[in-house]
Amino acid sequence: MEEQGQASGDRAAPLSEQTAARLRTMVIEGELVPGQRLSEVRLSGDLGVSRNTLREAFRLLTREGLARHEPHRGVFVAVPSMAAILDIYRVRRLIEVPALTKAFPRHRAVAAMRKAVAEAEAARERRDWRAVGSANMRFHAAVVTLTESPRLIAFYTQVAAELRLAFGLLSDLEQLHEPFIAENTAILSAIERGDPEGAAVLLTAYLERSERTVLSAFARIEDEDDRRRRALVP
Amino acid sequence: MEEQGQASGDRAAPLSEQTAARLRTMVIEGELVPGQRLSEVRLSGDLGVSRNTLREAFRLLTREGLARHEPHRGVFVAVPSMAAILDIYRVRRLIEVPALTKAFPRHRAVAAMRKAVAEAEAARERRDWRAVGSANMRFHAAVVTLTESPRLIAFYTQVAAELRLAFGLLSDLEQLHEPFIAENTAILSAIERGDPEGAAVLLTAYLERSERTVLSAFARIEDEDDRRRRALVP
DNA sequence: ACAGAGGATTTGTTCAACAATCCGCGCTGG
DNA sequence: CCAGCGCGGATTGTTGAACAAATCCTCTGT
Repeated sequence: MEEQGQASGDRAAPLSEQTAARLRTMVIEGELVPGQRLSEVRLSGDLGVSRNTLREAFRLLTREGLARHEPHRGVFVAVPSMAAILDIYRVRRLIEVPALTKAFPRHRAVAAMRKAVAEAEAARERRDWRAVGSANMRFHAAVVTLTESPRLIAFYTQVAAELRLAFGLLSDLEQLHEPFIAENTAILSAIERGDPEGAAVLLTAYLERSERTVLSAFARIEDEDDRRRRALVP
Repeated sequence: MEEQGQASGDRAAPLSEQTAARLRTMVIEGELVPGQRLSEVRLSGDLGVSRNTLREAFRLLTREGLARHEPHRGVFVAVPSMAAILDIYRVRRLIEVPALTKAFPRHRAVAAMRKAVAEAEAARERRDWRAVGSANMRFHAAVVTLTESPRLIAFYTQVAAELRLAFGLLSDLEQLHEPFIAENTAILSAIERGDPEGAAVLLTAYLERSERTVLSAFARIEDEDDRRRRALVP
């Protein structure tokens, strides 16, 4: 019923928001790498919108945490830090676990969780790890949907986008996403058998493991960065 | 370290954000009433900024939930609904209670809580109920600060602003804010004696009572609105 | 090698114009 | 009298150009 695709040709959807959506996907897909400067004239040319419209889109992105805005210097794609990742997982724990404990099997969101698991498995068949990651995130977004709180859902969506930005920096997506399909399945079946407490325990373990995986992969990257930087300026 | 004062005279802060801040206070102070249309030409004239800059500010406000943007119709000051209030208190419970249970007495945020309580009492002496309400909100913002999570703090700030918008609709601010000074004091002393669990219980009760008060006052207003509207179109 | 001047570039902001859309009003026709 | 229609005015959406202010970059002079 609702939803408009973000493809071109939307009726009545402001161009600034369409542009923000395009930038959002470009950032998440890795087409724009973290730290990259977003020149107003360059981008407005590439996207075919005016500078003013682009600036309106920038305001949205910075508010979402996907871009950083330094006065008189420009806007840059946000670079995730270890602190950011720690914070994001803290938020995820705080929101997802209580959300899941209030789950009952007939809720619409549970159907969405089922669908996400199925899609993740299909994507694994194709060895499309990026798609596995997307489905994974959709599973957890569905968990938050259980709360039926518009504000919480919006907030979580934003934080999840930031996390995906961090994923983009990581190389071994298979190792990152593959093991967690089974965990999601376990969580789902706990819910379906009417055991939200058990599901919450599983989810907590999931989040802890996922956080550790991301952090260690991230630490490796920052290490390499440091070494490279030191090599340039010895 | 953090903090952005809302006072005038910020250096190097983009005009669009200054404008957004001005609008924010105008909305919260009730200078702009919920439902009111914000004409671009009119406001840009009044505030002395260009239409484009004002539009950038609008994007920020709508993203914060303080304004609604209807394509080709304009932006309007958000009108809080009962659903919004229910949602906001759900979010408050979810965030504030766990935050408080992790409190320890020497934390910087506890000092901020103390300060907020003192300011609320001072404002009560002056019978300045709006200021009491502000100090009240600052107390609870300080509670969230205990988490030291930038994302959570930002989110809570936003939700709190929305709640203050709802407060603006209510008439009897004394009845709304006065009883809760004592409750905050009790919460604070529970923390100071090293009993975060007890503090959390008190906070939960606080939130429940506050929600009931706001909801009932709000229901009365919606009733009057309905009656008035029905009187106009019989 | 270094500091600083000065020019080039980029952002910040305004303005004017036009297209697209919405809204209210009067007009027409039954 | 009233329903529907269309038209014009007002507002938003978007663009492009222009200029001020700040930052970056280079080049010079010592």
